Amino acid sequence: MKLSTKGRYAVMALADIAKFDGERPVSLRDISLRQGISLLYLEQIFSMLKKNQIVTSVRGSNGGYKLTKSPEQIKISNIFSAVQENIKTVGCKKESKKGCNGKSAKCITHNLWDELELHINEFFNKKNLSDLVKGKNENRV
Amino acid sequence: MKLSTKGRYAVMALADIAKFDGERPVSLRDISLRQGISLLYLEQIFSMLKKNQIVTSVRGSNGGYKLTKSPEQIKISNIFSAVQENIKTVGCKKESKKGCNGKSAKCITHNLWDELELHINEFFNKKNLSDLVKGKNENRV
DNA sequence: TATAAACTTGACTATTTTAGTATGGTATAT
DNA sequence: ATATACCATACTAAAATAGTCAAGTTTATA
Repeated sequence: MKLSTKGRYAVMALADIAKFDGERPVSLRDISLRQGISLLYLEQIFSMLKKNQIVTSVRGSNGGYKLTKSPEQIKISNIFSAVQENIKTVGCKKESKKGCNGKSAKCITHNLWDELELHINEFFNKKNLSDLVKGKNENRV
Repeated sequence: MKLSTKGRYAVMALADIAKFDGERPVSLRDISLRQGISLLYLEQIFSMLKKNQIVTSVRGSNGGYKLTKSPEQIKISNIFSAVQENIKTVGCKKESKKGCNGKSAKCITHNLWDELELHINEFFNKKNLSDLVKGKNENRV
């Protein structure tokens, strides 16, 4: 089980904006240089973030992206769902007729994975962008 | 982010043993039929579980596997580490010299992923096999 | 108004991981 | 004897990941 880069990069990039946000929007080029993420890949990610109203864009020279809300109001869970980084502990949920593993009933471990998902989602619901840029992280890149 | 089948199947199979355990060891064939998991794949998984002393094997006709400890003593985290289902939220830990993304310092989101890992591991440390076979799950396959 | 800097879109692809199969054994209870 | 188990290594199809490539459009500013 591992987190994909899409989710991680999205959070990193938005944290970067939260940190360097001012009058001017933050350009993807700057984020790319500071965070070491491919510019082209960032463009893909920000396209999704924009569609989901996490950021707004300013076009043209000296343009870039701005957060639509304050960092406190942007939860990690919001970011993850925007870039479709979702927690899938078990693959048997869609086939409602057949249940887990093609058996008629739910598998013995079903509740366990449900609980785990709940746990993780709670964690991401409690954390927001400002948690990342304040405090201990101030000396980070 | 999703759980691989290896970890899920290992837990399912062991829960199956915990449920049907008696005088005789439980055969992989039975587990395969009850849980709908490929026999050959189960063999691979059980090879790892045996190496890590989660189960012991009884060879020959009417042979099978038995848990080495009582279900209460077998934590989900033990099972996961045995089959190498590990939580990897971030890929930058190995390269201690370079830090995240090849930058000199830890990335701004590093603590977040660490916290998440801690959270998930705690969850798996608290849960054991007997949690799965007792109570609400009794009517499960 | 030229143009560089920035965003937009869609298609494409190499690599890695996953989720198993296939093959060919060895051991032992009955 | 032999069927029923376990053991080990190698192989592979399919999916996901982590991007790249190409070809634009838009707009601030010199």
